[in-house]
Amino acid sequence: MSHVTLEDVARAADVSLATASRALNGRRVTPHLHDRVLAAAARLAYTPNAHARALAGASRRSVGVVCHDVTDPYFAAVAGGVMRVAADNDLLVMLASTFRDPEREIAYVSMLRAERAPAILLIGSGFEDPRWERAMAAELAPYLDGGGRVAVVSRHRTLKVDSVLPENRAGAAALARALLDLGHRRFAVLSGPPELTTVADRLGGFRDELSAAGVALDPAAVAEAAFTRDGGYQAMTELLDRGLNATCVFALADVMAVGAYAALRDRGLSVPGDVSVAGFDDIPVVRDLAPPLTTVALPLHRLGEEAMRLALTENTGRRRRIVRLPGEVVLRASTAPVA
Amino acid sequence: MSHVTLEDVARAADVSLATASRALNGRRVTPHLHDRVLAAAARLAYTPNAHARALAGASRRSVGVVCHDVTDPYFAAVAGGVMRVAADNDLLVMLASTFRDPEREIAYVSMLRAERAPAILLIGSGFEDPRWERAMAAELAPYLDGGGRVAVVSRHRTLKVDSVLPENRAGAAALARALLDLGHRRFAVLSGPPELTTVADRLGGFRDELSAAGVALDPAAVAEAAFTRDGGYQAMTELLDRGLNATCVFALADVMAVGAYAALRDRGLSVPGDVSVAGFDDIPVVRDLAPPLTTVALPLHRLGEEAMRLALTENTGRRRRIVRLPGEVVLRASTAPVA
DNA sequence: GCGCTTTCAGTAAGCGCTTTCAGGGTGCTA
DNA sequence: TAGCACCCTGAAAGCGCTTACTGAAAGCGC
Repeated sequence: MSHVTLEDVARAADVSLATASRALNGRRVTPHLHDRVLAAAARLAYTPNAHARALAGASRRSVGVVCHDVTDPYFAAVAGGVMRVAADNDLLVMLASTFRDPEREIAYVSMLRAERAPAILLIGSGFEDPRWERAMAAELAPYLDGGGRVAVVSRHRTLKVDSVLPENRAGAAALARALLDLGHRRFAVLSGPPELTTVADRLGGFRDELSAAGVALDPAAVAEAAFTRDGGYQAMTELLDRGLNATCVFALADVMAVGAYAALRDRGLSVPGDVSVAGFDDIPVVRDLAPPLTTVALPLHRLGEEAMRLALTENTGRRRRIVRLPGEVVLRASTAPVA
Repeated sequence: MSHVTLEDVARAADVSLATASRALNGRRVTPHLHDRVLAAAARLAYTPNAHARALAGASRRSVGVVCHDVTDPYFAAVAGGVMRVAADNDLLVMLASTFRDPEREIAYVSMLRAERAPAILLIGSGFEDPRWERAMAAELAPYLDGGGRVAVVSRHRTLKVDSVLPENRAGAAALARALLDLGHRRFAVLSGPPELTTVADRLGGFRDELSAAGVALDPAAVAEAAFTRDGGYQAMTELLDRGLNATCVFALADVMAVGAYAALRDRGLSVPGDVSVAGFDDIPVVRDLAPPLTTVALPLHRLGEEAMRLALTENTGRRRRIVRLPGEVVLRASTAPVA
């Protein structure tokens, strides 16, 4: 058995295609016919073919969201915000995970473009590599020309589109200040891949604020690894192997801090007794760690909501819109004052 | 500027529409013309209109996944598995979050049906309410008739479709046995909404195994709340207020156990010193809690992978296929032997 | 060199829907 | 009762693409 089409419905209701279409879309039709069409549609379990509809010029109802990894609580939270707003607007969300592969990211945008999604959201740090950013810009340009909406979270540089930007630099600086206030002077950093703009911003903000206070960040005390829990574990272990000489470790993302906790625990070191730990993002789980993690709280849901809102409303101005959302330092038990 | 169409490409390459289409789809075409078409397409930044393509009968490339809540680590992990397999097969995934609202769930399936997605995955417990399950079955029937593929994770009863079923009942029973072996006799349970089949199965398995060992589960020691972290906090608090008289608390989901930890901490109670805690699922974060959580480990990624695989391969038999995945009890530091 | 098969480009017929346009009732006015 | 406006319904034209089907040219054997 094949699909039930509008024609089947029209025939069953004994009206023309046009009338059936109008009745189903709430256009003016005699109540009598209207009911007959709806009844026929229900009886046949009719579902309009969205492709045909889209092709014929109706508006599309599903937006595309591309993020690095749905499995990461950070993206899950942001996606949650996106979905809430999407649901309020009766939109279907197509969520894609790129696993931080720029090639796959571009492939996804291309697919979304093919689907003629009315809007595309790019969630998550862009790449410092100008080659990729340019390729992405090239992919996006014709889409924008064709009336597509694009909004990004946490991504800037090359892409000239509406953006929601967490204040990574300022947040990291504020955290540095708070940690200095606690008396810390010797720091270590658990860093992600330097080609991510988020990494560059957070590390830069932290380092600069330290410098301003006359505290130098030893390059040897910065360990790079994947921007994940396991990356955090690995980076922390590496630092420990090198002989950690810091009173406080700053993980550039909370997920890395989680890994760091595990690494520290495996060595029998206590937080914050032996070393203080701070993160960035305030993903939900960190307040349930033991000890609860000091971090820079970003309004994760709002990041997603604002991005969706940007994509939903027309940009009437000539310049791209930018929504900056500040982070707030939250001191919890994972950081202790230096004795 | 409007969209670049295949016709534009054909004109630019000075060939017919058919030839352009064939060249772009890798069908046999003289190399010379082939190159000319590809060059023209690249020059014009052409992207085929997926809707037109779908309408014209080409195969669809995006599957729909409906889950309760992307924000929940359980679903994130399962979705991760789905996405990996989807990516391997070059499929785009449309992920939707229903926030456990059955009405929204059906609306999403309807939209996916309209999109003529080649497959629909339902991730997460169904509802005991036969009204909803029947409505869902009615929505799915014509889709299946029309050649759509459906696979579900963790859902059974009414829906007669290919399924991946974690062995909730057996897992809970095995956990009960393990806890009994530790000497526990007085238990409390943090339960989710009883209308979720998952809740019914886990609770049933646990209770039955206890009974078999001659241990009764006091109905007053079962607290119901939302199947979330906050639900766990609330249920645990309620139990504590009632005067907890158990040596071990079983949270029907790890996320609830996380909330329970917080509630216990707020009362100054230690795990497992004052009370042992066990969960179910083994979401990634629980091994990083302090203390690491005893739980029934489900192969979360595999749940998603298997479901995607079921949806991707044809069911040649006459009966629905069922993949049962066992859970494994993992004893960690959150449960201690009774002195 | 003739008639056959084989190859490959082009023509055209939809896929299922929305929407413009035209036509035919109906109710009103004169 | 004739004339004019309206309001609805129905017929038909696409939306952009794939894919038979058609036809021409080229390759082959005799």
